[in-house]
Amino acid sequence: MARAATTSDAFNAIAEPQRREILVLLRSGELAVSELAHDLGMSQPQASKHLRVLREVGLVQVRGSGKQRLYDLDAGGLRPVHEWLGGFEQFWTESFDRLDDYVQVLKQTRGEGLSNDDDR
Amino acid sequence: MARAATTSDAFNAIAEPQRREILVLLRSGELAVSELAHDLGMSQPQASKHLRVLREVGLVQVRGSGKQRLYDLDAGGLRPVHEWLGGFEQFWTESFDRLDDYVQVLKQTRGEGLSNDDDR
DNA sequence: TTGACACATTCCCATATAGGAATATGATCG
DNA sequence: CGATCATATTCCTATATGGGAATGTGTCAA
Repeated sequence: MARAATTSDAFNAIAEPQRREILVLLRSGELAVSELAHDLGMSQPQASKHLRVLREVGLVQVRGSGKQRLYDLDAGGLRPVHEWLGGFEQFWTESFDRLDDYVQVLKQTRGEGLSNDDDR
Repeated sequence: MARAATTSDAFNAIAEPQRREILVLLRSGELAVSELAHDLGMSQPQASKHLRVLREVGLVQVRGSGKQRLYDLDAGGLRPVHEWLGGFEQFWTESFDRLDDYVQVLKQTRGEGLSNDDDR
């Protein structure tokens, strides 16, 4: 089997750098396809393709406005991804925590009993 | 061009469900390849392949222990991904914020001047 | 050394791209 | 209706899978 389809879920959809850039741009508000394509320096068909993927996983919404199609961010689908990653947060703050613990231990030891050589 | 390689970055590496499961399992501590393969119901070669990808993007570390190879989580590489997603956090809390604002407005209006019909 | 065990890699296949070019579809205007 | 602008889709190609099967590599014990 090949890799899972990009349209399968948000994890796959945001694996593509250009799609991430699209999402970032849309944080400022609705944008038409040609505006996105221009801002990101990609062709119009490519922009449409990426937007289709984002639409299929529910990360953007479309709205017709005359000849244009305005895409709007619908970031709710990113929440589960963010939360999944949050489950690992302790692992990158861990080293600091350990350092803190060590500092605490030092403090306690210092104020404890025999206060002979406190440095070295 | 084809899709970006799964080994290109953490975004691509975690696009694969089985690799995400591996990372979750490793939160509990080091595990050997065969243990991972068994726990996730996948073949040993598949486990090795996924672990290789995770190793190449720096999400796990290996350590030889006799005939076994113990894989350990190195979640630091997930931090940038988590932070990127954090940039969208406002968009899924937004609706609640708006609701709060609305409630504030109601409260102010109520306590303001003419206190005629306060409900409807 | 030989055998056994734990992993890693290679080979092969079906599938899914991302990108460029060309074309189709939709909406608006005269 | 016909022309035009804005998008969407299709066709094509090169590439990168993920999975199964087979095989290579490394380590340890007898």
